[in-house]
Amino acid sequence: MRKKRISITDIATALHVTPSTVSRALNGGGKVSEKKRLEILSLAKKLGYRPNPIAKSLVENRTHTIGLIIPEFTHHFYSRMLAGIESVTSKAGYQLLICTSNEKQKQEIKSTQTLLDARVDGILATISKMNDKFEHLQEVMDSGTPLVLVDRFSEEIETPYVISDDFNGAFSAVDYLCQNGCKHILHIKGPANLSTTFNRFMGYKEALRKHGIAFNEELILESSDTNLVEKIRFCLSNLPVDGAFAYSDYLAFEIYKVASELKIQIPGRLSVIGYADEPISTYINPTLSSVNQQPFEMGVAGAKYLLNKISNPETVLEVKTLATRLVIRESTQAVKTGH
Amino acid sequence: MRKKRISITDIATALHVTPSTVSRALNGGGKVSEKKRLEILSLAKKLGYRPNPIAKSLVENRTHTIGLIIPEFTHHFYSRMLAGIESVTSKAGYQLLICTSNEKQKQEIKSTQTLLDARVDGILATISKMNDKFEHLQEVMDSGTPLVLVDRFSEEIETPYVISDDFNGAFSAVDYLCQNGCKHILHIKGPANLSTTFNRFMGYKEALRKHGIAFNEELILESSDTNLVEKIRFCLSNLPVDGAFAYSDYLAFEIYKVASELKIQIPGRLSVIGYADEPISTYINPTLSSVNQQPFEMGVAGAKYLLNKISNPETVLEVKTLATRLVIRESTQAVKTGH
DNA sequence: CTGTTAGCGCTTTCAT
DNA sequence: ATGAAAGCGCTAACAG
Repeated sequence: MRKKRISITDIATALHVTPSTVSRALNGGGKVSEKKRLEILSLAKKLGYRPNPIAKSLVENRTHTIGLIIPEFTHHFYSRMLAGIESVTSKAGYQLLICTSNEKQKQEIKSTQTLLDARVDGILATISKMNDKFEHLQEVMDSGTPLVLVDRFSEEIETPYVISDDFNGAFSAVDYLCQNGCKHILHIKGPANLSTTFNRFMGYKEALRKHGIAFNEELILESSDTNLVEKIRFCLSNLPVDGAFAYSDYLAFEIYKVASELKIQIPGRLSVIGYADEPISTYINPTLSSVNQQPFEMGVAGAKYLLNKISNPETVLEVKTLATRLVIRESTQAVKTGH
Repeated sequence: MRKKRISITDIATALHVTPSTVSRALNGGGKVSEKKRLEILSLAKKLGYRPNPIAKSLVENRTHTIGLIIPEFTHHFYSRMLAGIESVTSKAGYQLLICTSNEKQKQEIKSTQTLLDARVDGILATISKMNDKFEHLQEVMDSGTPLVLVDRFSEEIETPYVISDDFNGAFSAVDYLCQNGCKHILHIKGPANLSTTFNRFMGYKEALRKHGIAFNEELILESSDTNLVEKIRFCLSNLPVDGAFAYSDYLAFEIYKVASELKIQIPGRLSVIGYADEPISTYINPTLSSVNQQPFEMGVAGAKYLLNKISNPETVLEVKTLATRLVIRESTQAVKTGH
């Protein structure tokens, strides 16, 4: 049995005034005699009055709620991003309504609809991997609901976004490998169609170019390849591979397994760098050098953009490319011991 | 600029009927002539009408929203639990409002207040580690808002809960070690005051008892001990330890590090079992045997209890102790090669 | 079958 | 300074 909460009217009748007066007293807005104000405030406190945000939402046409769409919960990256988002929204007095897309476009579309229906004041979204249509996001924007994209973005959607600097992140990693003498650097690419995959690949190539190393198609593998493990094994067995840069830490771990099987020492004979700096980096042996994307900060920045756009809809298109940090651990040789 | 959404009244005036009629047609409730019904439905569809849940909440005094309080986002356990919860609430048409306590009682209290203010239809909470007061939870219950506890519970709060069977989880792990011949089993305990710590410790003792192994105080370590690593080193160096059962996978990893340093082979000379089956178990070398707590299922069960209690407040106190699964990996010897 | 009326809790003119 | 009244979008009792 839901207990009835006390309302502004309860206070009003008890004090022989009207709800308007109570509202004014509580919100400090209009003029209320000091005496009445204090009476009202103290009774409100005594009765444990709590304003009903639902009623407020209805008249103010905003909910103090922001919607969040993320692909999934289990990657550490998203957990950290979520924590970053929560840290700013909660401080600003906003509630978080959470939806998952499970990396499926269909669920993502449903989520946007759900959030729009819920009349959230704004939406923060990481678009799912498999997106090829963007009408649902356009619809969000058309509805006048501020939208900010985090981690992934699309050029088809003109809205603020915060992403990680994949190009330079990859560049710094491969550059590091080159500086330490690696000449034959394997790269495992991420999912096709993702801008992150493309940009990291570009960063890889640019680093090679800088060091005058010829690009070798043979050293490029696809994570989606069902024979990935065999391909890795082929490369490590038959080509003079001395470095590897993987799209993710998990893919780097695949390299570890094959290397271990082939008795190839890391970092002795092979230096490896992963991406995302997931906890796995510090657990595997040797610990894995990786590129940290600052997911917490990404969440913070995205949330700030959104709050800003909510309070100031005509703001210029804010866009941020977050710097990455190369974290060096045991999987890379600090100094190349000569050939 | 927020676009005005079309309302039930817009449709009503366009069709020269009253809002009530439109409401009835849309909700299928009362009687409406088939002709009008179709007219209304088709116009609603054409105009892209979407009901305003805020208005509905105000009159129905429920929000179709459930509040969630979790200690933090980053442990895989909570991510999985969250996924489980989300999977049932989203299917049931409920929105999830998320708050974190950061394992702090003060934040937890604030979160309950926030959720109560938001008029959520129910609350799902994992109480924070350091809780010693429970008035805020009692307040939730007094307000008539259904409350379900997950993962952790307190006997001071009489409300449905879903927890994991820590006693048997620990028992099965240590029993397994004993069956494989371990005689001197180290145990690292969890945080003091937590029921899980206590129950796992009891499970450990009970397994020893079953196998007629004398309990040895020397083999019990505390995770909070600042000299934990040294203590582990001491045990592994000076005592004939042949097995270890840790309160968490992360603590098991600490054992790994010391064992590696001391050149003690796992599982050759030392069998190790962790707890929680976090991803780390599959990344470390050798892969770690662990006790899976089925966090996803825990989320599912908790959410179901809550939905049940929401729709049926007078339900009996539902309580579930979820079975654990012992996951055997490389850190334990399947068959003890004799002494 | 359909319209009228009232009300959910609150804000916000507009009078007084 | 305060009250009266309207309205946010919707539901629900009550009349016809």
